[in-house]
Amino acid sequence: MLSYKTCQTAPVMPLGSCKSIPMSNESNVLAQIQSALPRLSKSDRKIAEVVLTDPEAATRASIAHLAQQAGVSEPSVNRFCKRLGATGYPDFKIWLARSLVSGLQYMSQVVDAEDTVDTYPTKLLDNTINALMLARENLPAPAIESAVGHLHAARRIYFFGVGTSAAVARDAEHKFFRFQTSVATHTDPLMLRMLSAGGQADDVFFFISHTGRTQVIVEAAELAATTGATVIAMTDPASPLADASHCVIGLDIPENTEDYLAMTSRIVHLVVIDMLVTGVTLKRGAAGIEHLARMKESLLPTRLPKQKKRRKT
Amino acid sequence: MLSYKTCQTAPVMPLGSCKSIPMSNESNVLAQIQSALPRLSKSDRKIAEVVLTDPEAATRASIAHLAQQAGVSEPSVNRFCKRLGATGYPDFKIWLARSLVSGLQYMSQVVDAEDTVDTYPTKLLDNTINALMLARENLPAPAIESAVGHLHAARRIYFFGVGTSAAVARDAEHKFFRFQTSVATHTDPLMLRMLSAGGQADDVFFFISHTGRTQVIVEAAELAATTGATVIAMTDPASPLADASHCVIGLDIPENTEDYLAMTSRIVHLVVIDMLVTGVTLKRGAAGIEHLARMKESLLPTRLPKQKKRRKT
DNA sequence: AACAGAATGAAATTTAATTACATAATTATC
DNA sequence: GATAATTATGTAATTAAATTTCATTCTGTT
Repeated sequence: MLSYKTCQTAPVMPLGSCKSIPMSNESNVLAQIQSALPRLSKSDRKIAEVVLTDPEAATRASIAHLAQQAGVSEPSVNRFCKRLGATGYPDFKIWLARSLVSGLQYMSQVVDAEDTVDTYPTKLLDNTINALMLARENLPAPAIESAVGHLHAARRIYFFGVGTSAAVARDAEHKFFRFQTSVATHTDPLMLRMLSAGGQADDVFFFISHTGRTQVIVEAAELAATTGATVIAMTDPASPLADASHCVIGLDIPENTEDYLAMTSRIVHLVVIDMLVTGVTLKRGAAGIEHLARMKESLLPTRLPKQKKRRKT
Repeated sequence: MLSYKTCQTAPVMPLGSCKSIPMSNESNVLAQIQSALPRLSKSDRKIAEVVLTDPEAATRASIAHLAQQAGVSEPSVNRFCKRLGATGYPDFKIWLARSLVSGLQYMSQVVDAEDTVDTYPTKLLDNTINALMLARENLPAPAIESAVGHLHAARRIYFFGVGTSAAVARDAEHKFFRFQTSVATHTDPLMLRMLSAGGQADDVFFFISHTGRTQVIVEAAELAATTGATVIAMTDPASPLADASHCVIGLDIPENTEDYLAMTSRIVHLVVIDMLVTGVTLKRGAAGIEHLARMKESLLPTRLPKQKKRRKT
């Protein structure tokens, strides 16, 4: 929430027209900085990078030391802190300390050839956890609410995603299938296009794409939008797919393009799917919850009885 | 570890005969103060009580304010901090802040009918993050290493999972497909059984099941094990499925049985899949990494060009 | 009761953070 | 593409905060 273009009237950078203290006492400063990173000015970015690289050290550094580390002046550091909503540098350090979870590495870590089984699993987990914490700071609650509304009202729902997002679509289908709504997932481009063209008023087309630039998906979304059906997209808000959609669930996910192995975005998407399912369930009220409980019970016979715990690695 | 009867030689309260800094930077200051409470002097106890009563407020207070609150002098507060091992008051505040965990709710939170769009998304995220943190503490590195070895050596790989785990299996297939190994996923019970029965020496059967008690899966695993193929399971270590497998990736995942909506285990499983893919890639060495980079490049033409960022919610 | 020994507080000192102001860099506007 | 407005940054002065020094008070011991 670091913001520039602030009105210069009041004492020190009162965050322009925006609401005063943007950072609730609950939030994670590191995640905030992470997500604000691209929007930062030159020196602010330098400071942010130093802080993100070794937050633990930053909590122990004096303002002079941190300024020197970042190659900026002390007042710049001070202003940086204030823009984040802290009252000053010491206060910022407290926030920083509070958002430091034991051990977690904050900078996105890239797995390289030197990594061993003792290092890369932790790196992957840390990246994932960080992505989720970031999402937690910038939850698009209104978009989720709106999407829940549409999904709740829908007669038919289609989930579309290709590549990595196909698994997410599949998961969504599996979850929504539990409601009485008709649900379908498709990854085949031809099917996708056909179904999109045949959209109706109370259909919901739900597109999942991290980049929002996959051609088949974008085309299908544009097609679906012309039919009068509702188009929801979980994607980058600044993408063609977002432009083609009625409701965009935009998520702040660091693009670890270096890392072609793990896609943290996929995990965040899955949790958002959980949110949507939860939202619809709550909207359905008691009846819906009961229905789910019954569904769950019906699964029990497929399971073998529980046995005593015994470790085996 | 606050200690009195200290030798008065060195500058300021060198903590007597005891080792200099008794408090590792990781430990919880609040717990330390709590346990030292009975051994404290009059003013130190007053300070301790104020701090313990509202640690959060203490992190924001100045030394003057805290001193006044406790009814002691400022130097007393300063000495109190030093006796705890901090370098001074500001440092003490950092320690205090670090032992105060921010935001994240650690207990598994259940979504209920009273939840709104402002509460349940965070609950779900927190549960997921906690599950991942837990997994981070108890990573079954040896099992992962062994699984990576088997997957690397495999001629054919089958991923099996039903229900929620089907999506995980699908994701695994998608990831391993990028290698030159033959990979298949099946959720159909009949197919599952047929394929399991036809296992060969250098086949790997990979079963995914949170509970490890899904009948079809357990039976398939038992069947596969008789064929001489390698059976790997990602599941509860104390389950029939684990018993039937050669290699068990056991994960400590809180079973949120109340919560039939979201399955955190699924997320953890997906990250473990990422680990396995990463492990195999690293084992393949430079060639494998290059191959992946090529694969990634081949995806580029399917994407539309990047546009200028523009927010749309 | 008198004397260590430690604990505490008042005042002075030092250190660190903040503000005010001037300059440089950006961005917008014509 | 130049100029004005706005915003960002750094230098120096100021203020606030924490720390040290030293004198005093309390506590326990012989």
